[in-house]
Amino acid sequence: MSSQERSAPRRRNPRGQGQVLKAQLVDAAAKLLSTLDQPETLTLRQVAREVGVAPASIYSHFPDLSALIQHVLRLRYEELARLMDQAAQSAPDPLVDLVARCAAYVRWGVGQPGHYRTLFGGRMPDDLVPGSAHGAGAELLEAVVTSLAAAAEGERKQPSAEQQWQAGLMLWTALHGLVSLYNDHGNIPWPPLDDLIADLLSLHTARPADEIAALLPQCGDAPGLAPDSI
Amino acid sequence: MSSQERSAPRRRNPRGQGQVLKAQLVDAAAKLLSTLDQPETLTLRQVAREVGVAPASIYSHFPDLSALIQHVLRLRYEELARLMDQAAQSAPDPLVDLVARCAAYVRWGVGQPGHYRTLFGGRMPDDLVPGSAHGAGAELLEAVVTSLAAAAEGERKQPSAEQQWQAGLMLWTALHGLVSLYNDHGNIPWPPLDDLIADLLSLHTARPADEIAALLPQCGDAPGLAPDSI
DNA sequence: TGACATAACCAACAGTTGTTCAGTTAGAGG
DNA sequence: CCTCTAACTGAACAACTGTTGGTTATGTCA
Repeated sequence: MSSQERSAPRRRNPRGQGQVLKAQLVDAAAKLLSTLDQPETLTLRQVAREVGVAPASIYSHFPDLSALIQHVLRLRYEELARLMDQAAQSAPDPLVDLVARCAAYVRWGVGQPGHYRTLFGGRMPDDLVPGSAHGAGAELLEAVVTSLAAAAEGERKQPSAEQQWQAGLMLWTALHGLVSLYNDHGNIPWPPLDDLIADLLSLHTARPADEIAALLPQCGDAPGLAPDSI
Repeated sequence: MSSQERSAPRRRNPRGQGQVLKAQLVDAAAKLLSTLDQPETLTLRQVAREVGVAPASIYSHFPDLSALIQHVLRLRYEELARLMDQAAQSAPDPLVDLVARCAAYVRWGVGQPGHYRTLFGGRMPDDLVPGSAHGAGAELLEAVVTSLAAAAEGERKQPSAEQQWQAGLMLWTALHGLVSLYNDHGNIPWPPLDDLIADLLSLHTARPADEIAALLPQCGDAPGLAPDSI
């Protein structure tokens, strides 16, 4: 079924509008990356088939397949970062900020398993992952670290910078492990996701779980993709 | 360099010893799986080249490539399970049992990044991962759950079965996230692994970190692979 | 020594992939 | 109308994949 030939031979774009094919290619690649079980088996010809275009036409817009994939990944990465910032921007205090940020992370990852796996699940060829040069999601990690540190302000014992770093790191690993396993092993009986998020943050902030749960934004709050963008 | 032709045409095995090639194939596949960045790109011909044998010769020992990979994964999985059991078998109390078990898990995963990613990275086709049918490491998970529950015995509040399950699940996700990110993002400044393990278990058992750290078995304790098995 | 089953090979198949390059089409500007 | 060029195509390339059928070498046993 995936090898179906295109029925409509796809009208060529008008003169100045060569960019619309580029956008279509990006969308198709994103869709395929989110669909495929193994992201790195994405194929140039799959993208071409999806759009209904000759494989060679891609080379007018991207130097090669790596560039196309890298472009898609950069977009997804920026989308996640933007979502997390948006979720936290109106937080009245650091704890709410932290909760909103982490909830956005987990929900994005669970909502887009293919994209999450592509970005954070294992190593893509080094030059493909955006931010890999500066640490593969370093901005996200640092945001979590500072947010957690701010939320832990006012504890009776001031942690050192190393302790703050380690605490943030462990929070991120916990979030990542939750998303990864939740996505990849749907057959084991998972509790409701919000319970897990609340429990996880409760552990890492030393606050009671119900206090965290009360701070969790509603599911509909997170601004997602525009439905027509894919 | 990986495409080097074999120089010695490989002496054929004597009469009853057809099984030694099978073992060599398994070893070669294991080595390649642990080496490759993307496990699912393992190729029948790569294995054949590694051993120095014609691609067709593999079909005398395995019905197809999937069977070979599945066999290797099953061996690795059983190895991990055995290591965890061995590590915990002489534990005087449940907390030591839990610590030893988790430490063995993390150390095995960190010591064998390729194998860990292959087993738990969630990118292999479903039928390849052993235990996927009954929950992808369900035995390991259940061992952790019961171990954690036993270690939490004597707390002032007895948790329900659901709470025990959720707590074990979260511990496993944390362990998995730690191993995954530690393996895949070596460029970010990680604290010593034992500190992370102790801190993680401290969080999940509500015990002070130094108490946990004192229970951590020495690194040399874990019986690893025989050096010549690969 | 001869027969025979085992162990492994050789060559080929049909399919896939990324990439290149010489073309073709079509629409906008003169 | 003509021309030019952006937009795209078709065909081919070399390399790679899993898999197969037929073939050869080799050790063992009678």
